[in-house]
Amino acid sequence: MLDERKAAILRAVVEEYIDTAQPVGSAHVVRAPGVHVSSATVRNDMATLEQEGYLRQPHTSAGRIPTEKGYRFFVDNLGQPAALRGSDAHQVRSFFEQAHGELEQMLQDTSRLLGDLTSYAGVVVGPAPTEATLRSVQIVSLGPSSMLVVAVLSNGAVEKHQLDLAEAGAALADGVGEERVAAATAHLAAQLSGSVRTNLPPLPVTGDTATDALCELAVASLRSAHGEGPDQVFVGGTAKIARAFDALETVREVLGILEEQYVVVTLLRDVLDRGLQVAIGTETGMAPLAECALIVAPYQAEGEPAGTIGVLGPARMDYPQAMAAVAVVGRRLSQRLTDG
Amino acid sequence: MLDERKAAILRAVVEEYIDTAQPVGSAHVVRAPGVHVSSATVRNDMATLEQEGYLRQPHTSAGRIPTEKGYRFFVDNLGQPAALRGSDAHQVRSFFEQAHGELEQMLQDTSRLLGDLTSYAGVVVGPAPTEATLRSVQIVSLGPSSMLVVAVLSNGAVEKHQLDLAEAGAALADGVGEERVAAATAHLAAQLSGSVRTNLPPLPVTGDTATDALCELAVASLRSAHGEGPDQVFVGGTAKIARAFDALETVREVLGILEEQYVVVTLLRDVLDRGLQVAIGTETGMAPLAECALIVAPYQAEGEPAGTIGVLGPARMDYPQAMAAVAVVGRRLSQRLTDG
DNA sequence: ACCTGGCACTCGATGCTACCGAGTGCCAGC
DNA sequence: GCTGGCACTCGGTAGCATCGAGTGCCAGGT
Repeated sequence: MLDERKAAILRAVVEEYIDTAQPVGSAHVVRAPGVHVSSATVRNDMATLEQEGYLRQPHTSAGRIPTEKGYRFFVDNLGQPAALRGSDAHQVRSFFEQAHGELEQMLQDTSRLLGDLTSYAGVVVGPAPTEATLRSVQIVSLGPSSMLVVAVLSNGAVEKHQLDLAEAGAALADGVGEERVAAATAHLAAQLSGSVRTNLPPLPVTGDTATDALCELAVASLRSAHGEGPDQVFVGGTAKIARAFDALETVREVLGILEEQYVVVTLLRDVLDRGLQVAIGTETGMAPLAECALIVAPYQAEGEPAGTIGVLGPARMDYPQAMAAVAVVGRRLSQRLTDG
Repeated sequence: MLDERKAAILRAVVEEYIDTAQPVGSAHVVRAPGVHVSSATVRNDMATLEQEGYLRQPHTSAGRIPTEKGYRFFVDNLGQPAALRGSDAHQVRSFFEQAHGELEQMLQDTSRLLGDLTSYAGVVVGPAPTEATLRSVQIVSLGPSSMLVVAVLSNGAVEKHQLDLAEAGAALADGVGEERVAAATAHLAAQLSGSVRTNLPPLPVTGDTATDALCELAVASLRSAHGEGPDQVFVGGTAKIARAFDALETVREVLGILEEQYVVVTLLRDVLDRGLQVAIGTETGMAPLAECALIVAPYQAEGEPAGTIGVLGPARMDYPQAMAAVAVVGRRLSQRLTDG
C-alpha cells in the first residue's frame, strides 16, 4: 500500500512531529534513518502522501503534519512494539507490589500511575458489578434511626448504603433493637449469600413484622443502588492534559470531557467494543477529542473481564511508549486482581 | 481607615474587575453608585489607594487592578453577605434531599456541586477518621487464600482491607475454614466494638493458633492502614479552572496543585487553622496559587468537626456569591451528616 | 480645604509595511 | 527515477505611525 520509502518518510514525519510539535520539512526527513534520498525526492513523496491523505500542510509552504490516517498507519504498521523504559518497568512492578488496601484506592492510584508513566491522563473504569455474587450482607446500626447496609461482593468490592428509619414505614418508625438488627442480618445473610448482585431473589418472610420491614428496606436499597451506574471512573493526571496542548481552548474541552464520568465510561467502552486498542481523533467518536488519541486495554479479575484502563493524550502522542505502558499496567493489574 | 468615598471607589474597582477582568479606569468608576464626584477626584483617590497598596496599575496609563490587600479589604469590609440565587438554593436543597448511598460518593458529588454553584473548583476533605469508633468488624473470605476485613465506623465510613494469607505466617498458609473465619470475626467484634479507630487495644488470645493469627493479621491491617493519611480529598470541577484563567501556565500550575491530594489537605487545614474563611493569593501560602483565592468552611457530623469544604478560583472571584455557596453547602452537609 | 474641568503626557494595542527564511512545487538534466 | 537548482509562498518578526483609554497635575471655583 505504501512502498518502503514512503513508509519510512511517514514514520519520520510522525516521530519528528510527536517530538517537536512543529511541522516537519523535507530537510529534516532526509536525516532520518531509512531515507537515503535527496530532499527533492522526499518532497515528491510527501506530496503523494498528502494526496493520499496521510499528511497535511497547515499552510502552503510549511512542513507536513500527520493526519488521523497518518497516525493510524503509523500505529498499525510502523510502531515497533517498544518495551517500557527500565525505570518505568520498575515503577510499575513496585507499585503493584506495594498496592494494598481498598480496591477503589488502588484503582485511583492506578490511574495516576498511568498518568505518570505516559505524561498523559490515565483513566481506569472500575469493575462492573454485574457478575459478582454477594459474599456477605450485614446491617450495622449507627444511631437511633440510622443504619448501614454493608455488602461484600465476591470480587472484593464493598458497598454500603445508609438507611433512614425515620423516613421508612411505620413498622420501623420508633427504632429497632439490637436483637432485631441481628435477626435481620442473619436472615439476609442466609437468603442472599451467593446470589448475583444484579439479580437479588425475593426474600421469604420471617414472621416478625419489624424484622421483615428492615430486611425489605435493606434489599430495596441494594436493588435501587445498582441501577444507577456504579461504573466508577478514576481519572489521574488531568494536569498533564494542560501540559499536552498549547491551545487553551482545547485544554478546556478535553478537561470538560474527562469530568463527565458517564461520558468517559461510554467512550472507553465504545472504543473497546469496536475492537480497537487505539482511537485517534474522530475515531473516538467525540468531537471535542478531535486532537486527542486514546489508548485502551481491558483488564480481568479472576479470569473474568472486569474493567478498562486507558490513557488519553494528544493525537501527537508517543504511541509505542504509551501502548507499552497501558499493556503492562493492564496485565499487572489483572494479575493483582486475580492472584490477590 | 478608608473614608467612605475611597471605600466606594475600591468596591467599584473590585466589582468591575471581577466582572470584566479588565483594568478599571476612573471613567468607569464614576458610574458606580456611591461615587458622586468627578473622574478627576476619583483619580486622586485612586492614586492614594495605590500608594496605600489597595490597587495597582499594570502599566502607567492603564486602569487600576485590585491588589491582594484590595481584595482582602473588599472581603472584610465591603462584601455584603449576599444570599444564593434562588435557582442555586434550590439546587443545593434538592441535592441534599436526593443524596444517599455511599459517603464517598456523596462527598465527591458535593465537590462537584460546589464547582457547579461557583464556576470554580470545589474541594471536599473527607472526615478524619480520628474520633470515630468501630461499630463492626467482620472478616469475609473471598477465595482460598484471600479475605477481606470490613470495618464499619460510627460515622458511617466503611473501610476494607484485603488480606493475603499466602503471604502471611505459616499458621495460615494452607487456608482457613469457614468456622475459623466465623470465630475470628466473633472475637474481633467482641474485642474491638466501641474502641476508637486510631487507638485499637491489643487483642487477648483465644487459644486457637490459627484464629489468633487471623485476628492478628486483621488488626495489623487496620492499624497499618490508618497511619497513611486516609484523608480523602475530592475535587470537582477542575475543568472550571481552565476556564477561569487566560494564562495557560497558570492553569497548569493550579491543576498541578489540585492533583496533589496531600497538598490540598494541608492547604485547607492551614487556612482553617489560621482562622481564615478566605485566603487570597499569597495568603494561601503556596506560590503557584498567587493568582488564586480559596474559600473554606468546616463541616460537622454529629456535632463534631468532621472535615472541610472549599472553593478554589481566581483571585478575581465573585466573593459574595462563592462565600454564600460554601457557607450554605457546609451547613447543609453538616445537617445531612447529623440528622442522617 | 476640597472638588472640578482642562490639558499634556504615557503607553499598550492596532494596523501597515518590509523583510527574512523555512519550506514548497516544478523542471531540466543526469 | 532521482537530483540539484530555482522561483515562489506565506507565516513570523521587526519597525513605525497612529489611536485612544487612562493618567497626573494644575489653576480656578466653591
